[in-house]
Formats: sequence, C-alpha cells, structure tokens
Amino acid sequence: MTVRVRIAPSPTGKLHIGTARTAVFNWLFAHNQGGKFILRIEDTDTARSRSEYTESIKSGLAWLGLNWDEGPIFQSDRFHLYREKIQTLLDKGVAYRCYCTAEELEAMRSAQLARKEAPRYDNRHRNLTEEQEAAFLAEGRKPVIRFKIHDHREIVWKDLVRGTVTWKGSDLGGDMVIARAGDTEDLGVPLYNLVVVIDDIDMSITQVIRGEDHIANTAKQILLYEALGATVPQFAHTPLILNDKGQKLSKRDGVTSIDEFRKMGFLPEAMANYMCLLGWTPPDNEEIFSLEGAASQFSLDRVNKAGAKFDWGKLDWINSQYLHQMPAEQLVELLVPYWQQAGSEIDLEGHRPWLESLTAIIAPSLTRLTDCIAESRLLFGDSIKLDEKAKELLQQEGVAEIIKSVLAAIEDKPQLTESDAKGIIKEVTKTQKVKKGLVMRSLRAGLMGELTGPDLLQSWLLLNQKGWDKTRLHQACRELEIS
RNA sequence: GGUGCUGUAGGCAAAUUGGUAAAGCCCUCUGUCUUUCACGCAGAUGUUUGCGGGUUCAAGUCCCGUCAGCACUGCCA
Repeated sequence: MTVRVRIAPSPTGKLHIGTARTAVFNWLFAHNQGGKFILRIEDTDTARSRSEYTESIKSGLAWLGLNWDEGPIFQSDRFHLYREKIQTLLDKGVAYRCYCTAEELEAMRSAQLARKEAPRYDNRHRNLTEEQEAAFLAEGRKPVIRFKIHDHREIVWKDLVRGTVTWKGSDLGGDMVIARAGDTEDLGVPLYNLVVVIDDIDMSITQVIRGEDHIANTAKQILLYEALGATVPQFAHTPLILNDKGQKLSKRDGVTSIDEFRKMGFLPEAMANYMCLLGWTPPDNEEIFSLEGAASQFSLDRVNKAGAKFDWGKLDWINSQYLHQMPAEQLVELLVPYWQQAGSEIDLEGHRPWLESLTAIIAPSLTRLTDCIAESRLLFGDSIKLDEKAKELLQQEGVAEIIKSVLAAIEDKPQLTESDAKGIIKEVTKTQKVKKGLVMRSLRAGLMGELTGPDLLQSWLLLNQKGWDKTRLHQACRELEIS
C-alpha cells in the first residue's frame, strides 16, 4: 500500500515551530517511503480560523522546502461528508443526542472535583426515551451529539515511536462530543476528533504522525475508525518541543512562528535541518544535512520518546555553518534586504560587485543574516568614528607619520590592487623603520576607527574602491592634530 | 484528583535483541593561525545513566517502589 501521510494544521495562528516540525517528520517519512505528503487545513472552528493564517502556513511550509503532493484540502468544504457520517453513527446507535446544558455539565464537573474524582461526563443522556427528548426540545434545548465510549473497552495500538500503547475506555472522560449544537443544522457542527477520522479515512492516510499531546485523542479516534468500519492507520507520536524550562513551547516563550525565525535571519535550510534534529538522530550522526539527505535515512524508530528541548545555541551554530559555506554571490542577495531595512546610505542596487566583496569579507563572522548590519557597520561610508582604543593607538609615537606616508602613497593612485596595498605596507614599514604590526594596527585604526574587525587588507581594498580610504585617513589625521 | 509519558556530563544526545557507558555535536577553556576579531584546525575539562531495591555471570537497557518534570483530562484543534 502506498504511504500517505498528512500535516493537518489549524489556521488559528501563524505557522508554529511545533507544527512545522511535525510537518518535517511527515515529509521525511513520506519521502523515505516513496509516499505522498498531503496538506489539510483544519478549519472547522470557523470562529477562530482565518484565511491569512492559511497563507502563513502555506508560505511557511514552502519556505522550508516542505512541498506537499496534494492539497490543501479544506475541512470547511466538507461539512456535507461529516453530516452524512454523523447520521450513520446515529443510525447505528453508537451515537446519540445529549441535551445537557453547559451549566449542568459544569455543576457535574465541580461536584466530581469536590469529591476528588476525575471529572468526566456521566453518560446521563445515553438512553433517553423519545418523550424525554421531546421534553428537552420543548424547553428549547439544543442537543450535541455524543459518541459512546464504553468504560470496559481497552484500546491498544502499536505506536511507531512509543511501542505498544494501551488505554482504558474509562479513562477517556465519558461519551465524547462529536458535534456541537449548530444554529440551523440538525446534525450540529462536527468537531475535531470526528472530522480528523473521517478525513483520514477519506484521504486513505496510512500513518498518522503527530505530537504526543494527541495520544489520548488517538484512543478516542480508534474507536471512531471501528464504528465507521474503516481500517485503523498506524500512529506515531513524536516528542514535544520544550522550552528551556522543559515545558511545551508556547507563544509565551517568545519566538515560535516560522515567520519570526525567518525575520531573525535564519536560513530555511538551517531551520529545516535543526527541526529534523528535534527528536530524531540520523544513524550516521552527521548534524548538517539537507531534507533530502535526512529523508534517505529517516525512520521513526530513531525518533526519541523524551521531549526535545529547543536549543538556540545549536540552531545558531547550524545556521552559521550554512552561512559560512554559502558562495558570496548567493549570500549577498540574502543580505541586501537587511541592509536596505537598516537604511544603508549607499545604493545597494548599483553596487553588487562591491557588496559581494564585502559579503565575502564578513561571511565568516555571521551567525544570522541580521548580523550583517553590525559586521559591515565599519565598511559603509566615507568617514570613521574613532573609539577610545583606536584614538589611543593613533596617538602613539610614529603613528601619525605612518598614516601620512600611506596617504602619500595612495594620493594619486586611482585604484589599488592587492599587491599594491601589500607593497605600500612593506614600503612604509621600511621607510618609517617600524614593525609591520604597527603599520597594520595604525592603518586599521585610521581606516576603521576600531581595532578589531574583518581582514584589514581586504577591507582596505574595499574602501579604496570607493575612495573612502583617503577620506578616512585624512579625517584621522585631522582628529589627531586637534587632540 | 485521574491517566499516560519521560529522566544519560552545562545543553542536544549515542549506546543492535541486557554484554567494557559516557561515541558525536553545541557551549566553555587552552593552543595554533592572523595586524585584530571571527572562521578553520588541534586539544582539554566534565562522569558513572534521578534515587532505592530486585532478577542475572552481566542492567542505561528487564521488574518493583520512590521522587521529579511534562502532557492530556473541552460543546478548541
């Protein structure tokens, strides 16, 4: 049988890292098995679902490289199918109408809690007579539809991640609501546990791979598969993504949407790579790999059972690895938007070759794309801002002379080559009778205004292309004379 | 309260059906390279698998108990 798996997000928020990670595992499994990966939008909760979130989910998955083979399928288009199935369950006598009000349910729950019992529905309307139903209707009550869960039932499945999982019917909270009262619809509005099952049957889903927070739902859903006379798919419950305190990662933890990670300067390849590692370890122990590479060796039995703590340090490291090995001509394209956003003074469109050289110089110090702003700060513009240490160095004996002789050497040279620059440094070292290190440091101070930064020779050549080396060195001389 | 799951160095983790534990990666530190920072390369620190029992020639792995953490316990998904 062809493997068919799906990711079924609810469009009630932007694409969440947890949803994306589940999508990664499904995608990996599908690609490993030569199966299909399907996108289904679970928007039965019309009050909370928004189309803009559907867009965020689609664009987020696409950005990560998680292409889907079928869909998106929208549950909101399929209410007719759900109603049909509800009727089937009603006809079979495995579902019934419950007329309890929210207040009654609440009273029941608090009474149970007061008695230190597990809160659950006591199945009180399971066997109502026609007269009783008529009486409730006459009161104006709107029924929900409940599916019978027998306490003595034992539900067992072989989880692809966790092994054999056993659940008692009595621990499922009583007969479950599969449709809530609708304003017009006699059969109500179908709810999550029901529609998931109906769709997974209808779409011939063979493996359901989702977060472990769904384990209890799985037990309920298996009962529905049986009631609908369908084959039960295989299940795999993946560990949750945890924050640094060990709790399920939530919106309160700050950055959780894929959109935010993108804006923070993470590459899609790095994100996808890291998400694979959130609960899975490749057999070859390599930690840098593409989705395709991971898919070729993916298996659910290497998925961890313990929660996966989100490790920012590791994500940063992975991102830096991708950044460092990316060709400058490709990287520069990704950097330009950040420079633009930061309001760079120079014309970013008209200076691709220059920007590409700049990119090559700063690339090794980038961890996130956003770092390009800080790392290139000293290379933009015709002037410098001397920090304390640079000022101190420039005031050392002989330094002013070094700067002046360099200036003299470049004054009427339009464009320096690397060997020109090296020659000048050598020459100045000789004529001023100083060590090369002092020349380099002096030059760095005068050219950059600070004593640390990327490779000096390359930086100089970059500035030279714009004529900024002359303006900056002149400025350094002026400031030296004033102080 | 109930049910379920998890517990290996600072972090992520590896360890075929029980067979020498701490592989690998991140972080930290040191060395190296360099004018400097970063990158790269080389090396180092960390320790006995939450705790207590049991089975066994042998237990991270199996069993019992205990503690801790997390998840679920909706007319949300």
